[in-house]
Amino acid sequence: MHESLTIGQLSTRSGVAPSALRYYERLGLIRAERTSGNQRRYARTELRRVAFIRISQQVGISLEEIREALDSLPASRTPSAEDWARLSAAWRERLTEKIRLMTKLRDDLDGCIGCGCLSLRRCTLYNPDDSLSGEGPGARLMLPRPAVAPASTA
Amino acid sequence: MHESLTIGQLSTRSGVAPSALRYYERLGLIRAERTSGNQRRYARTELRRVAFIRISQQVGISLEEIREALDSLPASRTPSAEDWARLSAAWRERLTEKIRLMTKLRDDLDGCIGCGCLSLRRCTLYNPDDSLSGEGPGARLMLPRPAVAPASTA
DNA sequence: CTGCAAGTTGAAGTCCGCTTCAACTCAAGG
DNA sequence: CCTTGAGTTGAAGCGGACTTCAACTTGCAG
Repeated sequence: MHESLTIGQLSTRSGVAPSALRYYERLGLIRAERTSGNQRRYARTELRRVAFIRISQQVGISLEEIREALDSLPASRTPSAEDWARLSAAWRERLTEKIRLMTKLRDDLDGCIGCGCLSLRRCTLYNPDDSLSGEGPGARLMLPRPAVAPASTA
Repeated sequence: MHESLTIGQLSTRSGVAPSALRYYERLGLIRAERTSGNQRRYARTELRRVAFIRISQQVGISLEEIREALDSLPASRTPSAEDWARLSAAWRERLTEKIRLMTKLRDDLDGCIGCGCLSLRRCTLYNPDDSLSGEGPGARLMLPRPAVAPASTA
């Protein structure tokens, strides 16, 4: 019971639904061995990957980008603490930037919407190149560069 | 040219695609008069609504919730600065909370992933009731309460 | 009055991150 | 052995936020 984990066990321990784990595997974010009967068996190190995935999602990073990051881990050996630290470092910067933008948004909210002006072009809130992107999914751009605003996906 | 705006003008001024504006209208987030020829004409006050919508989205709020908020504006008169301020105030708290959680996540990232531990249950990062929810779309819960983790949509 | 950009509609498509389903097969306790 | 719960697959569905398309109508400049 502790060489490897079944999908149910990994699910319980990570808090991620089995269906999601299979989905992650399809996308190449995690890997599993198979038993003779074709059932998945996960190495314990996959727990760390799953944790990394979930935490990264909270930073607002897409599964595709997370996959790219995970792909940069050494394939030959089990990733070390430094390997993980390296990945985390990049996220940290994005997180910091996100925090900065949200803080600015809040401050602007006080000074701008708070006063009822909210007049788009005059308003610092309405600065496209500054948008907190990567928040929602959907929406690719219709216009090449929409002139004024947060360029969708905002 | 300045009593009301065509959809193209509103789009240009707000930076929101015409298709999105029509979509917002279907959802009841904005309103438009019609010309004799059935074309939309927007009052200039709609600009403020659109701005509010886009800014709210950046705070991570769904269109449905934004609609509810906008519905609480007085229907009889043009919303005043205080009306807008009241709406913004609620958002401000959510924004502050979000900032708090992201900051915590970043700090934990330093102390936890940074060191390579990342062991889920022991880790403060893996605290479900604390998750930065409302970040992504998709994913309703499969399990009623998934035991340990960010309960999807994280 | 004509020509053409801009507007209209409903239906369908897209992307993301999963979940759900049906129809099975596997693994392990009694 | 048998039952039962856990696992397997591919295909389809969902929610959110739009975009795209086709087929057509309006509005305005020249």
